[in-house]
Amino acid sequence: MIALYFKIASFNINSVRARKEMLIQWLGENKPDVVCLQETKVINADFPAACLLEAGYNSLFKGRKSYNGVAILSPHQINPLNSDLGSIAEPDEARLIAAEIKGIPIVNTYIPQGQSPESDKFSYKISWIKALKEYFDSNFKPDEPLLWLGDFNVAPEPEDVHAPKRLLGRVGFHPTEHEALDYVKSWGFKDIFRLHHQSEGGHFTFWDYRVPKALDRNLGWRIDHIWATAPLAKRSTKAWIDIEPRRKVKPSDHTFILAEFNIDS
Amino acid sequence: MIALYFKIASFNINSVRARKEMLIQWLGENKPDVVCLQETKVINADFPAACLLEAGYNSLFKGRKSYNGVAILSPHQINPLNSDLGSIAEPDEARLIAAEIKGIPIVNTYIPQGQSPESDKFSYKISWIKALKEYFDSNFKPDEPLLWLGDFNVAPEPEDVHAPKRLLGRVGFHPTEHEALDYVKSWGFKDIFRLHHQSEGGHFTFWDYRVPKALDRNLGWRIDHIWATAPLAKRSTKAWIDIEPRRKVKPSDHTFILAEFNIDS
DNA sequence: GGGCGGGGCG
DNA sequence: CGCCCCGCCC
Repeated sequence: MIALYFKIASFNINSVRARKEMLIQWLGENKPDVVCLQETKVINADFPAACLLEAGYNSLFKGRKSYNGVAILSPHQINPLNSDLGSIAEPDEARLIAAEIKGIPIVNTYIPQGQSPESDKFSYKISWIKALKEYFDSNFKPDEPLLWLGDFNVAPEPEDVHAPKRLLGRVGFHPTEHEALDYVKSWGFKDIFRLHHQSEGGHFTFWDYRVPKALDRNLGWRIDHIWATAPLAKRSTKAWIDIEPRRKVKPSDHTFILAEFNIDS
Repeated sequence: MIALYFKIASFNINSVRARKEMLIQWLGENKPDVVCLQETKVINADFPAACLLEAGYNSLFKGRKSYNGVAILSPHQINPLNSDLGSIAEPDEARLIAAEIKGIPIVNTYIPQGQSPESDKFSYKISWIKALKEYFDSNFKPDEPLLWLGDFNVAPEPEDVHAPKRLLGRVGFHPTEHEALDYVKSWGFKDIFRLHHQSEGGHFTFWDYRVPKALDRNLGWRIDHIWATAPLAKRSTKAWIDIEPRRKVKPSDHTFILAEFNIDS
């Protein structure tokens, strides 16, 4: 019997309207089973679902005007799951969407950026992250397959930023964020990229537009992630970052992170 | 001896930043000796001179933030001429630029639009037009070669608008504008396009973005012009409007008007 | 730097 | 409709 592979990806698209052509091209070239998008920046009525369907992808999306917005794309059937983080999250923020695809539950999050460690937005970010533990607890089981993908807006380890000493304490690489994320991770997640690239540095998914030549100088952050519970983690065959979309004419500030799983029964 | 042709063009580009790619493509395909641009909408520091030089064109430009802005492009040497309309014109308006190219003096104007016949801007437009007579008088001679190109924001004759009866009295086709323009024309200009298309209607250079399907329904105005003094007018071989750029993906609301002159000595 | 409005303008 | 700007956000 031949192996059955399941290829998934996460991408902060920074406007699905501005980048839908490149998205469709990428889907055609990479043929993933699932793509989780963040910062679609479009209300549901304007989500280019028809366009994506033509390209062979179903979509489940939750958007609002200007900010945030998440979506899950798949050539397979997408069965919506509970996507409500609960009381901690401001309503209609459009930062979390969940679905079951091919029997695998998938949670896609766009964690608040947090602005600066002194701001109210930072404490909101921390509460939002911690609320995820309760969300996972009420909806899933750590000993069953579960995928958590998205823009976490946190680089978990020193290898995940280009200048760990200088950046420690900055938003996105702050002890309080690490603590909050570890708290959720302890529920039962493995970092799938890190699993396949033990203590390797220099692998990033985000380069700030405002840093001159950030990509060429590789002044990036690994803040987009693919995490999974143990039963799926042990079936993961590889994980990688596709940097090419970030080299195109109109790149997002983020790029795609991918992982592949062997899901033979 | 073979004839020596001189091909000139005028184009209201409605932002040279937004349309520099199409401009460069058009220059490559049409290889004019001179192009006069209006509404470049850039300060001098941001004018894409290097870009145009790469495409084989020198440029002389005068711009301001947001509004107006004029430029003269040529593969030949561009010798600046007096570009000051005088006291009537508000300073730094960037509506007039003049140069000598291949021994021919060229004046490029972006005449004020005038808003509505009741507004102060309309009387400013009339004064501005009339001031041109004094400008031509002080700087040039009607019995010597002189080219005047630009967006005049006036359709001179009934054939120059799509609905002369309905539009008579509107800004751009108003008796007061006709009177002012005739006053300047009497200094010594010929309308080179009209010379080659006697009493032909339906030839327009501008279609309002706000009129639905204006181009398809040819609901236009001929408000961009190429005028010349007698010694040049008698050497004009043809004049035409290139409508193709207006059919492209990101058209200006105007298109190119062109003329060719035989300048054998 | 590059998305998103929103308001001014022709 | 499609430029311009500005301010907000990342």
